[in-house]
Amino acid sequence: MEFQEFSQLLEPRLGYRIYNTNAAGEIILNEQGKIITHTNGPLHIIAGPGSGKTETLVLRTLYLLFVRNVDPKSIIVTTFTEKAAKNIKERIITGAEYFFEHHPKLQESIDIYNLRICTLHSLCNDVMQEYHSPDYQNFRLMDDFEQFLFTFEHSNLVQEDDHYLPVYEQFDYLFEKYDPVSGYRGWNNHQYPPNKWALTRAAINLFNRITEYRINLNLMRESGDSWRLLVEGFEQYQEQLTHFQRCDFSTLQSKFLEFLNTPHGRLFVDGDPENYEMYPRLEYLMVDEYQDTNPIQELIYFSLSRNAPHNICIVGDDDQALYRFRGGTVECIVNFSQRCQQQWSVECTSRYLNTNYRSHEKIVEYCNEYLLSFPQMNMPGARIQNKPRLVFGSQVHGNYPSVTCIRTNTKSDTARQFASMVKWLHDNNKIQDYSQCVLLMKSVRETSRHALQFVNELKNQGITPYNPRSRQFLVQEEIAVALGAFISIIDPDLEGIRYMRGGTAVKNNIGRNVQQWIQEYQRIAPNSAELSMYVNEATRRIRQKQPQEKLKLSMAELFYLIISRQPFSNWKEDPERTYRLGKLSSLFEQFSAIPYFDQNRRSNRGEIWASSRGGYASHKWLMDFYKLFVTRLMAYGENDPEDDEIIAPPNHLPIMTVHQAKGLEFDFVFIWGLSQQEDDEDESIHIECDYAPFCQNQIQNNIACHDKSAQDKIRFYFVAYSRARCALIHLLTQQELRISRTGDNQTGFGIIGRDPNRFRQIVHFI
DNA sequence: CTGGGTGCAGTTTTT
DNA sequence: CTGCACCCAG
Repeated sequence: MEFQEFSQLLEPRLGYRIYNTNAAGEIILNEQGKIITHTNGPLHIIAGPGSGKTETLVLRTLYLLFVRNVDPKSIIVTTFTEKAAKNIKERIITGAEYFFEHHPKLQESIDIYNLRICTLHSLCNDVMQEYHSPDYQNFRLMDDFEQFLFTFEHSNLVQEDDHYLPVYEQFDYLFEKYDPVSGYRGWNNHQYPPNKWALTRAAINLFNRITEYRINLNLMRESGDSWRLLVEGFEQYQEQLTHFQRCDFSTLQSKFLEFLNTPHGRLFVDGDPENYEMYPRLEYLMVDEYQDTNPIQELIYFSLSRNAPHNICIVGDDDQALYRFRGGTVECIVNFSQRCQQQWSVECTSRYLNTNYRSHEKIVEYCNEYLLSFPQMNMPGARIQNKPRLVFGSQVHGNYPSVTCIRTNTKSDTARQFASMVKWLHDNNKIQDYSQCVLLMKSVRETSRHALQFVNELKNQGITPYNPRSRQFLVQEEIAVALGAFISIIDPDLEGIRYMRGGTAVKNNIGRNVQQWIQEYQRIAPNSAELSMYVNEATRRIRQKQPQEKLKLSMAELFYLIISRQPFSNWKEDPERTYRLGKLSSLFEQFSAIPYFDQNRRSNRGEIWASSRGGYASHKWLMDFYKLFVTRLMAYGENDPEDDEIIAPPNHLPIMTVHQAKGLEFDFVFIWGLSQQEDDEDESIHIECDYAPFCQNQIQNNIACHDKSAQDKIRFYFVAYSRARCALIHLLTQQELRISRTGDNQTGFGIIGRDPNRFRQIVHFI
């Protein structure tokens, strides 16, 4: 297909054209058109919020397929989340189908299902499987839940002895946090070393960063005792992974990077000219959300596009980087062109998509103003140099206060006014559906500290909130009943809790939860003969067990027998309940799969043995179940299912975290929590700074930790603010604009230039 | 609007 | 323990 036909076909679909014609009739491409048709060498796209970057990526893929006749097998598109991957895939398929309608014959030659559109992690996993990487045969890929259990059980760094004390001292900042589950109060004055729980969390953080930052282990080892011990701990963890054939998410990436330089890997990148059908050559790589890339991912991307002319196309916005906790370093995008020079001595083409097609002019202005009002954002390395400001380009218009502020005495009052405003918008036909609005906040948990007041006031107004990430997994009826029934069988007298050693806080916390589950079970039991008969029968059988006799059923089998009874079989008609029960059973499965540290133990975790006295499950087993599995569930919580297709169910008002809202847009954005203070630096930043000297592809380190932390917060609010189409409404209480709060004359980062007076001038108060 | 005191609850994000 | 929400006095 000729380019002209391609763009003419697209025009009615897009509602705009990607080129103009000059007086002489020649085609003049606009910025987007130049991106779409770029086919030679690295391309660096800086795309602001609402600039249509995903659309551009989709069009570019279609262009490559339909105009340049590139083999779909030679194109890879990666994104940051599964959800985004799915979204792009759907849009490309829809676009391709549209072209097929006009050129049915092309359907035979272009199989769009051969395109790889996925997250980098699934690319690593899939390709190593498909190409039979010898280092990745029969490995179990662990998610973060499993990684936690595995590390807890198998990392020496985590075992409570003094050998690794220097490491704990070196990284004492990882042990400052209060932990409500274990009651851990931080490592004050280094009096009591951190508990195993805190150590596990820290170890995972330290290990993952070593991999993600491509730390030079030799350099690290030679830097002193604590560093040597850290490397020792890391290597021991890696050995355990290999020994048990496990792989975590960061190790997956490092395995893949190594794989790319093996014969199998070269086959994947370079292809096999003899057998092109089977082994195509990788020609085009497109990476979305590049601002969240970390050093090891950067290396993977450079390695994937190592063949000239290095057709790697990266898209992102340095101002929207939100994932430092995952090792993401904004430097990767800021320094991309420099890296191309270093790696390949190739000039990279930079293009800017800075027209905002989303928001009201005043909101665009506000976003620009917000970002640039902070000195931290003007530091070298903070942003891409000479980045243009966002330019208003949407259809949203009207002379009304589009950036406003609701401010009352208390949080409940603010919540009430927020709810009435939403109601008013609906009653006055400013919105047709509540899901055109969103409430953004740092945490959406339904406690008085966070979303509770908002949820209550919305309900008072007859508006149903949609809050799937409030982590209420463990208090959901079906989960509580399932766990209650399970525990009633294996530990009917709660012996396991009674004999639990260690912190009373843990014991009390677990005890309280377990009691609630059992109560939930007992509440429904009288009306659920099927379930209660089974539970009574199973309990009776276990009571008759001889000491140390093996139970007939495994943990998973017992669980399945519980949930196959009424009322569970009825509940299964509810997709949410089914999802949650499925989640619980997969958590059970993951727990069962963690091998015991003590190799002499005679079974795996999934098998339950009677205690030495008989009558209930063995102490050791119960201890693991409560202290490892239950505690971990309590600490992290689990979220409800979310529908990928829709933002919120019709007429529900979504309450979201900023991360959740990333990439989405709403007519009315309400945001609570502008007061975020300059607290202690985030752990991830601290580790990043500490690790920087050992980093192989140098992390830029000329920005101080506290400035990086400030930049992260500014970017966080920038993402939130730029979601709004028609109006952005700040929600505050009176004291949040006070000038001197902590004594050092600073207010929250959500406020322009951290200057309440300036904020008052710019924002319209209602 | 602000200074100061009390009381209470206890992050977030992804593969 | 810390930090925030809230209240009261000026």
